[in-house]
Amino acid sequence: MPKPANAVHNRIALFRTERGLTRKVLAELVDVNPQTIGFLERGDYGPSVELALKLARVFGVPVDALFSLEPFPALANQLSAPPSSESP
Amino acid sequence: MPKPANAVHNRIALFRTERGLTRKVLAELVDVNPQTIGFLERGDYGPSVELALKLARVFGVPVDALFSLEPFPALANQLSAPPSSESP
DNA sequence: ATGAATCATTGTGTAAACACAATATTCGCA
DNA sequence: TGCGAATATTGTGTTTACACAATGATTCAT
Repeated sequence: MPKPANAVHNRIALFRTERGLTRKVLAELVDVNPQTIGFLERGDYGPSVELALKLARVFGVPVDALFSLEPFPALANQLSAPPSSESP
Repeated sequence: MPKPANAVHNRIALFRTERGLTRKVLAELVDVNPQTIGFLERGDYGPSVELALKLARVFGVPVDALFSLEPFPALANQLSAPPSSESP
């Protein structure tokens, strides 16, 4: 069960929890076993493109938003500055 | 060697020949065997996301431009009207 | 037409992506 | 506090994505 050094990074857990989905229902949506989702989320192995495409379709995002060869930046780094009450 | 009914469609051959790459050199660029490229191009099997990401990176396109659950439209259908010498 | 490069085909082997089952463990929430 | 849902962990089995080798067919330039 060791995770391979050359693992592909993903944001499945991020998108899944954001949508309030459980692993079980996500698994049903893409037609795999629930524990397969677990394996993917913790990077124990990377999926096939087919599964990647299905997951991306469920979340309505491109595959590249879900999977990457490079680690994803913390989401704080990607958020644009929220409207502030302070004047610039 | 039969190709599965639920195969994922790809445009590897299209992009490869467009760039004038041989299977051998493409294989080297993504670090797989040359015949693996052949298997992929003729849809004998679909790749891992990792390989899909590498291929997309080589071509400089998003994964979704290379792989799809739905068959790709003929490329003629996707081209915008070329500049014509005829007046409209 | 001949030869070289590219591609196709077949076969054998291995590692990893899955399925499925069973048992922890953690985590709300009443 | 404890009960149930969600997740984690472990184990076994099958399928398939790969590697590698060898041979045949195409294509293409000379």
